[in-house]
Amino acid sequence: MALSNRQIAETIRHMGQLLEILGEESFKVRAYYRAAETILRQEKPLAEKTAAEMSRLPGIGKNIAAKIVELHETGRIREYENLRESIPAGLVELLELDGVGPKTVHKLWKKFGIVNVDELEAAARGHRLRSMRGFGEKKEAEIIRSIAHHRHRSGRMRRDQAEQVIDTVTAVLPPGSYTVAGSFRRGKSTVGDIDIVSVASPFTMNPLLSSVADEVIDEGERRTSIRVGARRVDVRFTDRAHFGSMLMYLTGSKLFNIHLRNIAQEQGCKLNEYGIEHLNTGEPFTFADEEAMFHHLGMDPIPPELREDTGEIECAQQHTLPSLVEPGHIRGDLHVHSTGSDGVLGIRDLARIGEQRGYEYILVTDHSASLGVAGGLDAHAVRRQLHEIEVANRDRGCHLLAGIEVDILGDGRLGLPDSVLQDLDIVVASVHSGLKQEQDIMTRRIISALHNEHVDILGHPTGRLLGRRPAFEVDMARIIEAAAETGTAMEINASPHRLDIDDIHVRQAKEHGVRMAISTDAHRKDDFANMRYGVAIARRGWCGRNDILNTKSLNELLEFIQ
DNA sequence: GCCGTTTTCGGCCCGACTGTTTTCAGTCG
Repeated sequence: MALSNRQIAETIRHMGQLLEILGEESFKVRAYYRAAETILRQEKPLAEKTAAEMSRLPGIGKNIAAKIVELHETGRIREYENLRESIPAGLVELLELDGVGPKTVHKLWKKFGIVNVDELEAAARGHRLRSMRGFGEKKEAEIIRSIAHHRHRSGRMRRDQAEQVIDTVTAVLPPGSYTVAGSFRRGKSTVGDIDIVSVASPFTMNPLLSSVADEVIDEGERRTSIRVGARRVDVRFTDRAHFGSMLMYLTGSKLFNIHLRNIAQEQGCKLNEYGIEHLNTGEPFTFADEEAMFHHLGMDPIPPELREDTGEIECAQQHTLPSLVEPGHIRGDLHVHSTGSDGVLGIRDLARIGEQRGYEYILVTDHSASLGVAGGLDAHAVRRQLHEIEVANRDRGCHLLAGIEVDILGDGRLGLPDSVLQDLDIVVASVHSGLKQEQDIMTRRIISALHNEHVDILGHPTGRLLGRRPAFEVDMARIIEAAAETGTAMEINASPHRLDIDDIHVRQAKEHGVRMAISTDAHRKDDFANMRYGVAIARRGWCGRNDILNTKSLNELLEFIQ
């Protein structure tokens, strides 16, 4: 079977890591990493492209295209095999240690024969590293510390976990003295570390930061880094006159920053976190806010969620940035559970919560009975709930819509018969079982559900649980095509545990004219507030108000669904 | 390795901080 784009990207990335350990120049290494990024973002399988077509993609040239073709035709890349033979496999893991980069890995390997984390730890504890130039007591201690962190670290944080870290840190800071930047501000579904811009002086802030830190990694007048729990928090200090350029710098992404600096260079300027400087005249420009800096560069302000260097900079220059959906546009929730299945809220509770949130409608979507674990609704229970909803709707306020989250069974049939589904306002269909099916079977299974005339929304389309369970194998390009063809909406599940589908697929779906439903999948009251996470993902997927089903009024929604 | 309305060769973002340095390399974001 042809390799997936993800597998190809992993291979190219791994090649970059191996070259880095060998001591290849950084630009060549970066070229591999950049190519891997591009490959990940491709919608169509690269297997269908020729070398010439591939080399038209940004960051992929003749050489890497040839390697991908070789991989398709022979199942391997000769150069990659050679690299793997000459470099011990455990060395790549050493790159993941804080404070250990490619130069250090290379030296450890060549000078001490260290090829994995265990050997490095033994050498550091035995004080054997000190004979190496640039290594002393502190460096050894740092390595022992970062190995400990590495061992009990659990990857990136979910957004709700990131918020906990932010709350811990900002609880001791003066209100108004800080702004959270980084990937958190860009709305990413997971966050590596926390970046904060502070307009208060380091002399006031550093003691406060130390007081909440489990470890002070480094402390300076321009930047301080601390560890809170297992998480790194970086704080940059600035004054209000330079706030815009500092916030822009710290918000990133890295590729976005590099591209922006290239543009500044073309304009004869140097761009950094302190502003823009004209190289000829030496004239400095400072920016108190990001908007002013964008305008200086001749472009429209780019929302943080779009700053990934995937075309937004060109749009900003041509004044064609999309107008993105906002939290205030959301008029209802299209996936919530009640005590009818595994939720804790009664039908009337749902209506009350909807009213409190200012929603026009809430779609009640309990599980269908086929999902034994959740104690779902059978045909009889569906009719009983329909009646209950009807009664609740006699009170004015948030309108409850009758729906279901019906199982997509292993063979693509649904967990309830059409005779039941046809009485419901809106039907969400989701996969909950048989997650290990082979890709083609899973894909056809979902497509067959999309072709059921009663199915309106595909729930959590990849089934991923962030940090716990990967997305199941599915050909998303075919799913998106089928959704477009059948007029089925796709869910952006706003639970911070899911955020499914991800932003890359949202953008692909949007480009095919597929509508998205941003839904919380709420099981209890607090879950309704997760809507904001879903809106951020929609924005990262370039969605405007009209791309989102639940920005419609109740009447528009029902008309659209018919 | 990629890229190019000044370039097919010679560039490739820019700065903070640490440790072990007597002027800087390495790492990080």
